Amino acid sequence: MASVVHGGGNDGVGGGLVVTELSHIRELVRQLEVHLGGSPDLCKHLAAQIFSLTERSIGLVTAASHSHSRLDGGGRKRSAADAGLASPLSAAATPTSDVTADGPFKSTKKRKGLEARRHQVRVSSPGAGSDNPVDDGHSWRKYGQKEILGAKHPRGYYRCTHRHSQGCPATKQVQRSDEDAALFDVIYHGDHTCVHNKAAPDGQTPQQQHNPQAHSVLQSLTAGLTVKTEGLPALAADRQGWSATAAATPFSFPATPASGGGPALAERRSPFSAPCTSENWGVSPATSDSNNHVATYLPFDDAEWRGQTEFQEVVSALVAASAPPPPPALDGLDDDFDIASFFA
DNA sequence: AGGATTTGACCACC
DNA sequence: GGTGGTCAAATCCT
Repeated sequence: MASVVHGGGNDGVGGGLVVTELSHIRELVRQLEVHLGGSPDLCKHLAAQIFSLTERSIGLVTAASHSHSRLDGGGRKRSAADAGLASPLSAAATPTSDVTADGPFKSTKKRKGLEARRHQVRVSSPGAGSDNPVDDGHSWRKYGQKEILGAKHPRGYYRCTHRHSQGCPATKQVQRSDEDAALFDVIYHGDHTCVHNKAAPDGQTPQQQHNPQAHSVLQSLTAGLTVKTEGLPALAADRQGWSATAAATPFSFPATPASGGGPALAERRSPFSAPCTSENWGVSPATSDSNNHVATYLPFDDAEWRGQTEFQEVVSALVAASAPPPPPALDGLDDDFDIASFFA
């Protein structure tokens, strides 16, 4: 899967996810159109996939909109990270943080001087076989794992691969949810300062990740990948890289990893691994030219989720589309065909 | 061979 | 003293 990002404020994130899902839906519909005169079974299958994906998109958006008033999805045990979430400012303002010339870490095994910016996202993956469900487009290196008191699953600690080469301070913690093993709570600390990025397999460009091939689409759909954004504490005052609004998650729904990139690599990585880059995800597509906008895709932008309203509109349209009654025209979706006809 | 992961130990914070 | 975060050696993987 793709990418991700963090985002703190990536507004675009939540939106980006939905857009991606919608893109998949559109692609599916196209496939369906192609097979309309052919195999009925395939058509049914495609329709089912479309429906499923639509539902997912709806869930995504609705979850994001609800997150405003919702804290941490539920059941998660309290933890230092949560504390940080609840009070990012305190973390940010930590005066005691030994901000040495060595940067965020250094030899000190501090717990307090963590980067002020944190972003938590909840990711779910059907193929929850990996401890690192998300590939946010950055290269992460696991440096530790620990059993957390009260948690059923251990927490994995990752830091940017370029920490040494470029001094990138970004780190993240991934922990499987207690309630649902398919869910992962991912907490990001610090911004990426590394320039390169991208863990795009085999030099595949971000744009290439989207394999329009039908099988690819189906595979990605069957993967049933879902990402949920976690509502962060409604700390309106907190502008430290958190978006008080829905936390957009930069996770992309990549085309199946198996499609283009090296299958081996894809397999090694989690089901979420994808060629996508955070750039092409959480950031405007125009920034697809990685390498140069580190600043642009910094995971913790303050941007607000500007597009939320738009997404909700889309969701409404989708809801209508998936409901029995004839749906209204779907802006942005019906430019090529009428989805409603497929659900009729 | 080089890089990534695993895992026990160390250390800071509460 | 308990817990969480990081280090670093050993091990695994490509």
